[in-house]
Amino acid sequence: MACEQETAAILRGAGQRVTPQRLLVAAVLRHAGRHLSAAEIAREVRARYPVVDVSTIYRTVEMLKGLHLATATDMGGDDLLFEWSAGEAHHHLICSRCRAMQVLDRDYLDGLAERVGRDFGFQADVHHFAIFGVCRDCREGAGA
Amino acid sequence: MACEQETAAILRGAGQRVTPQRLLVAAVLRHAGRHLSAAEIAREVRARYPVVDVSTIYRTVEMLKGLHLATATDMGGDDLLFEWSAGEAHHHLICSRCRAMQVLDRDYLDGLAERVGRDFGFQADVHHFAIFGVCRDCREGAGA
DNA sequence: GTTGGTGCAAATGATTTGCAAAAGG
DNA sequence: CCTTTTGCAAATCATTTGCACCAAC
Repeated sequence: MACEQETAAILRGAGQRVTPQRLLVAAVLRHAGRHLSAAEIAREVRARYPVVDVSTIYRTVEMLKGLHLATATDMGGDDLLFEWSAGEAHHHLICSRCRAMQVLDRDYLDGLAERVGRDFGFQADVHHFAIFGVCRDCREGAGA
Repeated sequence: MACEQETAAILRGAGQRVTPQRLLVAAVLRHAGRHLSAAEIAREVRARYPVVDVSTIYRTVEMLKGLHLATATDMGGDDLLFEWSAGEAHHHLICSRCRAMQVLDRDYLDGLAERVGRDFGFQADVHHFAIFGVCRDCREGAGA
């Protein structure tokens, strides 16, 4: 509710129109607290608003991305996953074997960004990284 | 030629059959010295071997990946890009605006991998990273 | 009123898959 | 021979797009 007001204000301020679909997509992402696929967002949104097409989800998320309100990440699955991007930047360690995922604090990559910026003038977007590998459990469990 | 012998030996050692298609895909990747899409690999291979289907390319690259001879990376384009993975690990800085790409030395990420391994027991695969952002030229050229 | 957003349905396009024929060991 | 690989063609499936209609402003 308060959230919706805030989202509306941001959209309006960016010269974007405020529609119920957009507010709902934003609200769903904001309160999910996790990564959602386009299909999942659609399901959640439809629970509160009858007919919303997936294409609208994609178009809306694309716009939210432009406003830096959402991020899209390939987490190794079949589809892109979207997430509300307010709050602290963070990263993910994703196990290639068991798919387990754990959050990695932003400071693990801040140094890299600084160094790359200093050395190459490259402004790295290290807001949301997916790092693949093998987790502790899988390493201890399986042989290798 | 010498390369083909070596590739054949590796395949055989892994219990994989040696076929001209596989040797060619490996050779193309090895000598490309850059990232290739499945379609590009197909084109190169067909230049030397008449009829090779894209599905064979995909199946072969998948197998090479399993043997750690090739890597697949999403570089932000429409399709996956494959690369021969022998030689020094390296990473890429990819400009989201102009698509320019520059190589980043492996040591930029080695520290991260060590730290993650120490702190979480997570064996990060930082063999081939794609870091997106804005390059110096685009930052100086355009306003932001 | 204008402009931009939405739903629908159809297109896109890379990757995958079933299967019979062909090749590897 | 027996098994794996291949080419072909068809299927998948997430994402995109054209378009007529409707909603913001």
